[in-house]
Amino acid sequence: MLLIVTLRVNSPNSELFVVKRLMSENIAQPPAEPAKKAGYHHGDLKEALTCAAEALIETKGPEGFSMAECCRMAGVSTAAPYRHFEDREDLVKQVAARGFEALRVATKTRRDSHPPGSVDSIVAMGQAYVRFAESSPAVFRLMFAKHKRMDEGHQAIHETGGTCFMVLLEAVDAFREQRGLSATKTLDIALPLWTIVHGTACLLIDRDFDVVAPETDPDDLVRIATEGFLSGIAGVN
Amino acid sequence: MLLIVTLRVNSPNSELFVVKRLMSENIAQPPAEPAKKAGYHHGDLKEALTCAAEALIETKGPEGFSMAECCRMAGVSTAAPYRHFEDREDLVKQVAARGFEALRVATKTRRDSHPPGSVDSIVAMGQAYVRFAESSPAVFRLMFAKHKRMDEGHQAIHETGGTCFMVLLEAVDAFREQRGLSATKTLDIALPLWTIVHGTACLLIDRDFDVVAPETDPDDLVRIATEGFLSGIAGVN
DNA sequence: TGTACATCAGTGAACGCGCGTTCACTGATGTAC
DNA sequence: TGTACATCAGTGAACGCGCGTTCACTGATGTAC
Repeated sequence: MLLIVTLRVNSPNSELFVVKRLMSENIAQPPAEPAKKAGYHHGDLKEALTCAAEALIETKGPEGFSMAECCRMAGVSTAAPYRHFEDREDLVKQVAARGFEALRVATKTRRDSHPPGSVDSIVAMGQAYVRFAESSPAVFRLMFAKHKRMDEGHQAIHETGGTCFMVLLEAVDAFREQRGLSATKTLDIALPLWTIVHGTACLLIDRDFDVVAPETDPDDLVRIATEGFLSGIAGVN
Repeated sequence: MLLIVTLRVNSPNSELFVVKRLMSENIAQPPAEPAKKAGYHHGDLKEALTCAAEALIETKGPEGFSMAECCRMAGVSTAAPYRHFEDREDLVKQVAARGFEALRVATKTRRDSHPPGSVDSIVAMGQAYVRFAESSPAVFRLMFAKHKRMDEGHQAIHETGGTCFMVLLEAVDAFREQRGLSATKTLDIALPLWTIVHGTACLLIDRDFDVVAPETDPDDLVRIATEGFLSGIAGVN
């Protein structure tokens, strides 16, 4: 509790961060000693910096985000992050990896709220993908952007991204098996579906529909495109 | 001729730029006085800076591009661009607008190499879209990215982008009319097609296929997705 | 054709800025005995 | 339980850097007469 008050005093912009931190504390780990004294040590600076980075990236964009501002937000000196992260890139990758995990959970949850292999389950999964992009556009961009350095951190992102793709593959396999389609077709179905939702997400968050079709409803678009494609695959080919 | 030599001397990195400049001179305007003396005035600095910016953006990415480096490349002082562009953003927008014009020409050309209204014409158009992205990934990103400032320059990009979308709309209308589909469906066909090619383009240039499906051939993917969707639309609904 | 002059398109030096990262340091914490 | 000490996780000052933009300026060009 005292910790939170300290943060507020140190940086007036940190309210969102505090809320996020509280949320992730609730989910992740219940504090071992709840009545901890505020002081020299932060407690969980790595977590705090990651949350601050996430919020900042969402505000300023993946490139506009700066280490310095992140420190200001967390109320620590500019040297502090280097106890927890190799460099700026390392911190950014942490945010990206978290994004993939959130995307995986969101798509899986929506998918599983419909019968396995149903068109509805695939549509719902796609809509969840687009909604995630809509709610965290900058993090979404970051996740799928090409990263500069190739290291373990990057590998970690790849793995998290891979498990995300598994959610789609499972759904497609169920769909395919129910209709007696060859297993070799899995990617021929999964990749087009991915392009539909990824394209919708990108065009939506970059506000490109506004120019040529401002009335576009992303949920409708995903439904029309997905149903159209799946009926083309299942019915004709 | 002397002009080109001067540029080479001033900035050793400028070879690509010189090539591009020669190309666009050939296309755009034949020089009024071919044997012009090299000297204090550049001749067509606006054109030169735009080409330099294009090349730099492709090398460093839309955010890594800097005014200073652009000037170095064109062999002028850092103050010179401000005779031709309001600011950095203005120059970047010029590059984006050119990109849309190039994309419009590329997609229209490929579309018109097949019978109007045919599935092949729509597939070819989509493949041209993706190939453009592949050949100019950073400019492609820039074109569809959200821009910060809203002004006449931004309006110009919107208009060029709009004429790009017309290429697709015309193709879809021809397809639709040939099959007796209602005109109200135009957007319901065009937008899904757009998401397919835009999604493919984004995932391709961000190297996201590499992680989960490294064998992906973008031309095949566009064909499978487009044909699947169109047969779903035309055959079943 | 020659000249005076306005305008145009450059120069180069300087500005303030915020950045990422490093450094030697120091206070707080955990642990062995 | 108390103490000595190693380790951890911060501080804050400083670094060099490249950036976008502005300024007063000047050489080159075009034009009116």
